[in-house]
Amino acid sequence: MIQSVDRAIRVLGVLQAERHLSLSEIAARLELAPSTVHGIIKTLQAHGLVLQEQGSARYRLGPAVLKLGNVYLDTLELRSRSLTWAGELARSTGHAVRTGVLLPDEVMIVHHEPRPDGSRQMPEVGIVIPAHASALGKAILAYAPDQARALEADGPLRSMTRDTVTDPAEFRAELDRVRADALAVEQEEAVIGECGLAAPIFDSSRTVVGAIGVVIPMLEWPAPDAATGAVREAARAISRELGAPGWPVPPGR
Amino acid sequence: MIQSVDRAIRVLGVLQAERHLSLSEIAARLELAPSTVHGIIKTLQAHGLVLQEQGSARYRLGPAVLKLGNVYLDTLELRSRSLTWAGELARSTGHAVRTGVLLPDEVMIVHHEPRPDGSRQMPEVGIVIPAHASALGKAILAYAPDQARALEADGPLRSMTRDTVTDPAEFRAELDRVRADALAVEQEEAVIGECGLAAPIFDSSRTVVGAIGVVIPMLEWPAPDAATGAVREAARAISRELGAPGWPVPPGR
DNA sequence: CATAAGATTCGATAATGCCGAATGGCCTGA
DNA sequence: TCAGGCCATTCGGCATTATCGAATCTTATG
Repeated sequence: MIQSVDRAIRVLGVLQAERHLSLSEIAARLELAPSTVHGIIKTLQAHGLVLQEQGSARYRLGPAVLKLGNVYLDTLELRSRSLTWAGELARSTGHAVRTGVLLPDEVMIVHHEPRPDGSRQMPEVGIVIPAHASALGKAILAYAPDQARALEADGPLRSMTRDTVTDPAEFRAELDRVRADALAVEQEEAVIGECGLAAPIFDSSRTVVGAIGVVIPMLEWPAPDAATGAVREAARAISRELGAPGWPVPPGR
Repeated sequence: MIQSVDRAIRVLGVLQAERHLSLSEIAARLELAPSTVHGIIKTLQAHGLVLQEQGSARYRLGPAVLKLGNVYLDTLELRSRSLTWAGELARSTGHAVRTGVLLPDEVMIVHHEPRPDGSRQMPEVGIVIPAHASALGKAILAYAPDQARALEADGPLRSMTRDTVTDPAEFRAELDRVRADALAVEQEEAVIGECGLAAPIFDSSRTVVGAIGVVIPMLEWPAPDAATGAVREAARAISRELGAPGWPVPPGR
């Protein structure tokens, strides 16, 4: 781990979390000398990863990071393979569809297929949601025991709503249930009025690479069997395209 | 400029350009020792900016870059102010609307309002297009003389179609025309069958921060006066919301 | 207008990253 | 199945390089 690069990435990290910060604020959060941070910031700035708002006051992320992010999406085979199946799934269920990958303790949406009712909806690609409070997150974690353990070790599970599962033992039991029927369920655990259904996606190396699922309004809950089946089928189909030997693939250990 | 951070960003840059590369390929492109690149890569990887595809073969960009990119969009006032006006502009003209910012020699789309005819269109947020071959790019460059000069100094203007302007003198004349009526025009200079109209957006510090414009199919070209007026009005309105003292603001020097 | 807070520059120090060589793992071809 | 070569990875010594503290300049504030 090379020190200055690590520090530079941490700078990006605090700017990601706090949006606008002055040099000394960044230095304080990182417990570094302001002059040290200054050198890092100027390097990041020269490449457009960071920019200072008019008149040398505060710093924020720059446009170059967006370009990087877009290239990431382009190279993600999970995403390209999901595209058609997500469309199909949205049509057959009538709900919005999301495909996501796991970050250390969040799920990031890499594809969002809007509800097919034609209403105006925000694109959600790139947003992150807590892994433990989403169907997508549970679907992935159930088949990624190492990362599930890391999530617990990282600290207490944050409560989002009345129904968020925060007890580690209960969460492990929940993951067992997910494995039992290869389908993750979430009921108002992150957002009131919203439920979700998701299934894991595997690749040729037999590891989970993400999950696909639908977002269902509480009013239309519980979902009909046809919907759970469709979600499973989409996940299975994408996994097959990615070269997975079967579905679901049991976790390594 | 701190060396190792600079090198790390270059690593991200080549991965951005080439998508999948092995360690030695990266080292070769950067003219560095493989072991040097290894240290950098491992640091980037620890933060999720880079990941190696299954079984330690090639490297590519990781999910963390997408999260960064999304935060950039969130913090961009230009984008949030554009949202409603872009919708309005799409409705009144019937065309797709784009808002963009300038990168060293490209324009990056930060908002894309699809054509309101309800057809299926790819979201284009995050894509980049050559600045000199787009209406958005010309609109910005006409009011950013420094960056226009830098673009020319950087190398020859790349030809995309038969009509791409590649001659520096001609390009400068084109920018003069843009300034004359505060509107940039592009006719099949980047993509055959596509034309564009764009106008610059300024902020409170009187500098161009981006541009907004419409994409018009060749079949519907030339655009009616109502369209050129609507584009100008949108750019003026957004500039006003950003605190610009007038519109258009003449370039500094 | 005076004061202070913060951004930026500069220079000395030693810590740090860099490179070359050695190791180990994987795939290829025989 | 085994041998060979290629490439990723590890290690250690050296010198470059980043780091920090203090000084300077700039911008906000009372």
